[in-house]
Amino acid sequence: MENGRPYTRLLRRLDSIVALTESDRHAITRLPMTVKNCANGQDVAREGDISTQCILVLDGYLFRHKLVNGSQRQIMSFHVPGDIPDLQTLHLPKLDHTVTALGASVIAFIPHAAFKDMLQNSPQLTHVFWRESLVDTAIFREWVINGRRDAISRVAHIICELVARLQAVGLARDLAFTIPWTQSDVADAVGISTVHANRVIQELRRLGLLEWDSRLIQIRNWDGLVNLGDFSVDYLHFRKDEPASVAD
Amino acid sequence: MENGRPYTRLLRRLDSIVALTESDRHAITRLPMTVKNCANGQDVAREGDISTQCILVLDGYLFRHKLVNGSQRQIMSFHVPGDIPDLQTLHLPKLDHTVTALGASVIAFIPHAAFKDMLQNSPQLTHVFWRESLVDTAIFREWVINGRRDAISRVAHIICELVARLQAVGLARDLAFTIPWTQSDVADAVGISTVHANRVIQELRRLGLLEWDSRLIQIRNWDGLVNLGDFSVDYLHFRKDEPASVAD
DNA sequence: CATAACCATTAACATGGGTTATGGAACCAG
DNA sequence: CTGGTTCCATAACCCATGTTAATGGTTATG
Repeated sequence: MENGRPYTRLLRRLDSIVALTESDRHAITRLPMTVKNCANGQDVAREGDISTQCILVLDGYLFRHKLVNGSQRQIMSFHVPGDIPDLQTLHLPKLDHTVTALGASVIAFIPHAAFKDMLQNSPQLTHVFWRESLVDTAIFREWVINGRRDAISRVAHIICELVARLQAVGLARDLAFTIPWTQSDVADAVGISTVHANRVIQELRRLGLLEWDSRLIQIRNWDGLVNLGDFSVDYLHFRKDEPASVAD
Repeated sequence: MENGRPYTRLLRRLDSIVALTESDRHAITRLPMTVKNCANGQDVAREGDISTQCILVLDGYLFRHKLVNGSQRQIMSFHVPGDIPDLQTLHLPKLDHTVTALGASVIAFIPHAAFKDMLQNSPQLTHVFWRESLVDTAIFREWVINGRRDAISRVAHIICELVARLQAVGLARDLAFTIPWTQSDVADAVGISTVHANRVIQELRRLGLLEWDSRLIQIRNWDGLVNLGDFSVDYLHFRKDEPASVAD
C-alpha cells in the first residue's frame, strides 16, 4: 500500500493471471470499498455466515480455517495483499469455514451488489474473476497433494508458494518476507504437531535453506527449497508473459 | 442414463445446488455433445493439455490425479454421472492434472465455444455453473481437511461423500453403489499405503459399518459411518429445498 | 490348458511423527 | 518488580502407518 491506492495489489494480482484492459482496470477502481483495520486473530467472517460483501486484503495476511473432529484446527489457506479470500461468496454466500486475520491487517469490504453489477456488464471481468476463483481451486488441489509429501517437504512447499504469491503482487522480491505466524500456525497449515513443526523448521535452518527468525523469513537457497518442497509454480497459473515486475 | 437422455444427470446435479428455470434447462439441453465410450484406465485429458472442450460424465466414473515426487500418485477427486470434472478449463484451459476413467465409462465432450456462448447469453446460467465450480472447490477444501483425520476416518469420509453425491443425481438411494476401484485406488485417494488401506477396509467391515465386496459397497450403518468419518454434508452446498428425489 | 497379471490378504519389521512434559526467553499488565 | 501468558526448544516414549515380501485367488490371455 506504499502508494496509498487500495486497489493496487488487486490489480497486480489479477494482472499476474490475465491481461487487463484499461476499461477493466477502471471498472475495478470504481468499486465501492469500506476499509477496516483488523487486530491479530480477529475473525473477519465466520463459518455459517451468509455473506453480502467480499473481503479484499489490503495489507497483512488473512487465513481460512476450520475445526476437525471438533478440536484440531486445520488452516486451509493463507492470503496475501490483493487476494479476495471469500470471492466464492458471490455465488456461494454461505461460508463453510472461518476467515481470520493473521497479525494486524487492513482489509476492505466490497458489497456483492456492486461487484455483481460490475461483472454483469463485462464478460471480460467475469472471465477474470472466475479464473481467479479457479486459481484458488488449483491451490487447494495442490494442498491435497501436499498431504502426500513428508513433513519437511510440506513446509518447504508452502514457503515456496507464499514467496511466489507475494512476488506476484510485488512483495518479497528479495526472497525475504515477514509473516506474523507462530510455529503452531505452520503446524496447523501443513497438518503436523507443533513439536514436529519445530523439528522441521530447525532442520530447514540446519540445511542452510533459509533463515527463519520468528516472523522474518529469508530464503538462502531457493533452488534447494524448491527441490525439497517438490514445488512447481505451474499450479498458480501465472501468465506466461509475466507482468513487468518493475512497473509498480 | 436409464431414460437415454444424456443431460439428465447434469440437470439433476445442477438442480441439487440451484433451482433451474425452464429456459435454463432448455439452453443446456441444446448444448452440442459428442458421446464417447472409455475403457478402464483410459486418460481422457492429460496434465499440460490445453482444453477446447469440457467433459461431462454420462455413466461410470472419472478421477483426477497427479504424480507427487515423480512417483506416488495422488488421486484428488472422483467424479460421478452429471459431473463436469474439467469445468475449470473454460477459464483455465491448461490442465495441471490428468483425468482418467475409473472402469468403463461413457462421457460427452462439449465444445468450449458453445458452452461460453450459452453462458454469455444468460447471467443465471453463469451463476449456476460458476457456483458449480465453487462446490468443486469446497470439496477440495474438505479433502485438505481430511488429511488431518486418521486413516479409517478418511476412508469413511470419502465413502460418505460419494454416497451423498451419488444420491444427488438419483443414484445410490438404497445406500449401496458399485464403483470399480481397487484398494490401491482408495489408498492413493486418501494418501495411505495399499497395505494400510486393506487393514482399514477390514476394520470398517468388522465394525459392521458396511459391506465392501470388491466393487460393491453396501452401507450398513450410515450414522456410524458419518460419525466415524466426521462427515457433514454442508460443504457440498446442496439446496435447502432439496430437489424432489422421486421426480426422475 | 497354461501362464501371466492383477488383486486382496497377511506377517514381520521399521520409522516418521504424535504425545506429554518441562524449561527458558520474551513480553505484558498491574 | 512480579506473576501471567505465549512462544520456542528439547527430551523420552510410543503408536499409527509405511515398507517389504510372501501367498493364494481370480481373471484375462494366448
